[in-house]
Amino acid sequence: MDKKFYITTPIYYPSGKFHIGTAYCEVLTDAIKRYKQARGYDSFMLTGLDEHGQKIQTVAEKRGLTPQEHVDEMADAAKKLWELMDIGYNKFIRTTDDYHCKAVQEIVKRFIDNGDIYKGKYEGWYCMPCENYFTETQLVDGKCPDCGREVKKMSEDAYFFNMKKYEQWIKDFYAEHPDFIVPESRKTEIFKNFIEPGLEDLCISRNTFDWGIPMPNDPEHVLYVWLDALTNYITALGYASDDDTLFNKYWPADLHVVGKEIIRFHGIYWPIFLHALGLELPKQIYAHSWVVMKDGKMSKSVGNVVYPEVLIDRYGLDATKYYLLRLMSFAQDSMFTPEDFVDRFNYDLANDLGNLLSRTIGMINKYFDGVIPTNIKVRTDFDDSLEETIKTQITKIEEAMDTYHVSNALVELWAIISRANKYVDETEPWKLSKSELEEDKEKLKSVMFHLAETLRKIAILLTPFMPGKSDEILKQLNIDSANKNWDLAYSDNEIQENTKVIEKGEPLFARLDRDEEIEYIRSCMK
RNA sequence: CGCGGGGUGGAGCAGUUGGCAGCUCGUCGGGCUCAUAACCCGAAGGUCGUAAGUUCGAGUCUUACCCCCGCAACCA
Repeated sequence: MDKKFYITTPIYYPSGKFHIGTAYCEVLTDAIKRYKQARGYDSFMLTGLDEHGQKIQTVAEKRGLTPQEHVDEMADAAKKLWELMDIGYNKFIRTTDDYHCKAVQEIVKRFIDNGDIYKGKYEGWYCMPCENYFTETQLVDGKCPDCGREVKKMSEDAYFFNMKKYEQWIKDFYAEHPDFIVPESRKTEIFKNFIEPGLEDLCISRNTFDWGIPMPNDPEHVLYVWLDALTNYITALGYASDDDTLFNKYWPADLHVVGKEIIRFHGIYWPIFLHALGLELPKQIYAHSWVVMKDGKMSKSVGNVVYPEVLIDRYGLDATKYYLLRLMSFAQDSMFTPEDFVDRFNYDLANDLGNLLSRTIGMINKYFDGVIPTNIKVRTDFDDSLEETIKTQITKIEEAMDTYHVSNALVELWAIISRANKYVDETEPWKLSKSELEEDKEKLKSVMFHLAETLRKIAILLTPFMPGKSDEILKQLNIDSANKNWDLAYSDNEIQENTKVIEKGEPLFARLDRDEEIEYIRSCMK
């Protein structure tokens, strides 16, 4: 068995600035990727942008730009944001990339040859000013949901993908792969709504606008959204191109991380497309939930949108990552509040983690001139208990991460930090330091050694979630951060002799003034 | 009867296969002084939305009902 892990984010639609919801999705995927990497998997993470379609064309026109100019700008902005957020993606795909367009056309040709695509009539309610079709159910009081004006029933020639042909196949597939979509509730939802009632063929082309990939057999039509977008997961690896090395190496995907709103497309159309191409299916799809606000969904019109840069600039990248990953539960929407953000920062990061490092460094300096004691001669029950707890917790972290319960993993990790703080209390090093007894002096060495060891382990375990702070912990302890192998978190004796810690380290996380910062975050919500 | 999700101590949440109801914050009381006025311990506080059922045993399964949210074929 080769240990590879191919993970993808959705390709985002660049019609506006990315908010913390998008950032969360990216951070989540990045954390899982880093975790797998730490566990020894050859990991490959894909992210990118979905740059075609009517809406992009409209937005670009409003800005007085060509669609290409607009998406170029957005792609730069996205890359800049992911760089700011230290997202370790391996490839950034844009659906306007030449290789993608060519591959998609090739895929469409295969579908046509295979008899999966036919020409028909697309019918819908059309809003002239918005130049957009809506389904009957999307209409608000029979009017355009965007502008509220009259809509007309219209029809145009269009190409369709014959989904009905694969209806039985997908039902069988789900019967055999009940865990294909997690959480289960999301699978139930699409099953009840779309699969059980019977699939409708999917309209895959339009000729009312031209910002898209032309149909290879009929350039008057451009491909419409999902066929273009979903296939990015394979075209990015070189499928249907001259060089499909990566495809052969990494496909099938091990995990598609998607937002819950697009699970339909990933849970129905995508498997069908792949099956029609005779390709293997991804192993699993995780539909994550949403960051919501007190007054509901984030929305510009309500004025409750939080942008990642705001939090990162003021509180740092790792704090922001930690907050998002800790906040969001596996299957449920979770509520962002400024109060919660500041509290988590202060309690979890500054008080528990930051202070643990600070007090440890302080004592090692005070009692041992900064050199971490090694060659420990005594051992107490406290040491046993501490080490045992850590091993138990690592297993729990792994269990949580292997099922992508990232928030739970952090809870388990923090149990180690709590345990370490308690250990300081139990062992009372300040008393040991005042004792003349030889045994107490040895005990004190042991306590400092174990605290340093614990922080080293914590640093390793933090790698997937807060890579920056993880390095910083090791740096303050003067431990080589090149050696961050996950398995070394299980080891109890990795500290080199004569390791001299920093004399006075900067606080890992400086406590925040609660009222002031809540006010600040609130003032940045738009 | 369109579909799905939620309703767990003051707040926010976790509870994977049914087995003494957990976590963080807040409150009250205590301890400690190494540390970022941080840390540790203890206590109070819950008939797990309501009602019935299955079971030796239900937050967890079944049924009905109430309330909140989301989706309904281009919103991370």
